[in-house]
Amino acid sequence: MSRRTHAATRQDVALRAGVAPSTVSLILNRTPGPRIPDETRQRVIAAARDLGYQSSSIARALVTGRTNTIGVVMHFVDQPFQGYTTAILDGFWKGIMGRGYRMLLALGSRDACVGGLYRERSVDGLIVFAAPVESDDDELGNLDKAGFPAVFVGTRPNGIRCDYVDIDNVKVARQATERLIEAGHRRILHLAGPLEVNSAAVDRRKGYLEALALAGIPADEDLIVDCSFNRSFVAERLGRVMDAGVRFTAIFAANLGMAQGALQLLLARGIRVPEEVSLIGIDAERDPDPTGFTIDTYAQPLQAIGLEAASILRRRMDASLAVPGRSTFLPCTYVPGRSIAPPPA
Amino acid sequence: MSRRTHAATRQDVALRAGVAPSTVSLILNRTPGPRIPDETRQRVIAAARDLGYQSSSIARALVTGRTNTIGVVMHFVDQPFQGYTTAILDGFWKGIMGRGYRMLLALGSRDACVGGLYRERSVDGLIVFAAPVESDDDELGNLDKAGFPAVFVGTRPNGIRCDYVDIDNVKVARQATERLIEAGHRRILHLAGPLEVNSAAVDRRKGYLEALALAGIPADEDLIVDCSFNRSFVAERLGRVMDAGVRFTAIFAANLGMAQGALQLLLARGIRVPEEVSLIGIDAERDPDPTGFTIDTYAQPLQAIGLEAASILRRRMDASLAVPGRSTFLPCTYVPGRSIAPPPA
DNA sequence: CTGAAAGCGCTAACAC
DNA sequence: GTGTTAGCGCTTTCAG
Repeated sequence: MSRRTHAATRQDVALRAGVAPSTVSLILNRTPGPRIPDETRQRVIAAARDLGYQSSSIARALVTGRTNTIGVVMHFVDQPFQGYTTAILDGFWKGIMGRGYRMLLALGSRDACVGGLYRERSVDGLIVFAAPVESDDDELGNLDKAGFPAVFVGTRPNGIRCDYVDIDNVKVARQATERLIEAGHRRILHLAGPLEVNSAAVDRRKGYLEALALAGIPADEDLIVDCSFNRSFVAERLGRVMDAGVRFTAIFAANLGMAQGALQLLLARGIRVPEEVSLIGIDAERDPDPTGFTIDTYAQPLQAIGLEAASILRRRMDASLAVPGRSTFLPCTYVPGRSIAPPPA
Repeated sequence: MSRRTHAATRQDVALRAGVAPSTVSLILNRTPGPRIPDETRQRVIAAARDLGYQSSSIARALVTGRTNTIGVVMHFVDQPFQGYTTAILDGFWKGIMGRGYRMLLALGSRDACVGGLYRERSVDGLIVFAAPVESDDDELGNLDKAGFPAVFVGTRPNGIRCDYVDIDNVKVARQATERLIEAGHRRILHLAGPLEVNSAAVDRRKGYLEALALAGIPADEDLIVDCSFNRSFVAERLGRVMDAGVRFTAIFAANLGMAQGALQLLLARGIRVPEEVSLIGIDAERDPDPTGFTIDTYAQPLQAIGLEAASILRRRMDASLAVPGRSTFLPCTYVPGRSIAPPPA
């Protein structure tokens, strides 16, 4: 029962203005219905201002059944995703900003976070961000069954009907690979993300394979190297592949961190880019290289993804307007660099 | 009044288990007092599990007067702070994680955010992150007067007694400058942050000036260039200074983004680093350069800063244990690079 | 046009 | 040991 602070309540305002508590709500909530004398209205507003009164979000939530809060669930993974995360968060924010929504952030295990926010009724809707595709329990399934508004971003969970916003990973991977093929490459190595847990990684590999198939180039398992989106895995894993004598003239990296790791390794081994090996990646964040050398990439519209996810969620929360279970794909942009050339003769 | 979902309530559990509602609370909250027969306890727990019941955070907050939520207020500025932001957020999270706290994120105008979260009683405490030092209204002063738990990170607001966690900006700037002085430099240019709105920028300039003074080097206003922590301002502003014929043999950049911008500009103008100009920065985030060239920096313990801020806030919320108004400084680490050499003869 | 009254779902003190 | 009760601060009918 220990109240922490003694903030002004509606009661206090009512007393000071000499009206009933409900009148205070009526005026402060600008309910259109009954017209209240301007004199009374001013008195109440003045009283509220003097007391620094603002209605308790908690009490309001209890009575209205809406928290005006969206939950954002994310895994705070390390390095490779930093810029990614912030840009998308910023997009979420821009998508709800000025519409009276707040944003409750939960980092960590997806099921725990989702379960916590949803079961405890702390949020009106949920954005689930880049979560692993598989899970132990079925919180996500419950979400769907309960018709709880949720939008997935960056990873589409397995076997669950849901709203999903992302780039078209298959397509962009195909396009990136095709750029290398068009430059004349046939032995193209793919640095993949964590194929077991990340649908984007899987889709990008798929796009890579599609491009090969379309060009009539046979796929080679040896040319697919899982570095789990992790820049520092590249040195070890790609290094091992190269030591084993696998030959290639180009690399398609599923993200820019791995592309940069590859560049570093190649340069360290005295292999020139792009003269001996060409390189293309998919961008999380554009970090211009001080030396002016840039890697060719496809850039993701991160902020737009966040914004779109938030808009879809808002529509779902407001009136169940949108049909759930739709995927929305946002287009990537090709950002030319200096890392692609024809293969050496 | 329109309830959105029909989640199970305490009532439902009570009915299903054949006990009174309050007994459900008693058991589920593990109140130590009265010992309840194991048989009843199991029945209630089973009923709760079957119904997927979890107590409403809103109702609980209303009655206990605690939301178990901390508010994090931040400006989502663009590029230069991306890694900074994420690492510190991660620290906040680690500092409250597993203690039943949630994190409510508010991006945008400091006063609006603080006012919103605090006045609406949505949070038990507040972390205010890298906010501009000045503000129009006095939300921050109100916070202090009301004894509301708040911790400031990254920027100490003007004229307000508050808990403050950061690196020791003056000291680290002095150390960085001293490294250049020890290498033999006397004409040291300082790329400053936004001096009008950011206390870290001011403190870093102060440390720079201290180092000069200690070494008996006269300060030169021409050598202080405000690039507002913004990498892309460097080309324009530093470029103009160089065009004006200002001479220097070393640069101390108040953050790494500006240091990278300077490196880029110098290289573009055919000036060799470190042979002709030495360079040192303060780190937001270590982003290894693909080419292997690294700038000397002092790295900030970002996650530790976040963690410490959260711990202090927790102590203040739990029992007003800590004395408010204390500054906590966390140490930076020198990360050697290849960008410092003696000045050209 | 204004005030009184009924809850929202829960905790905690207090009876039974 | 268990159930009853009184609010927490607010929105929202519904009377006056």
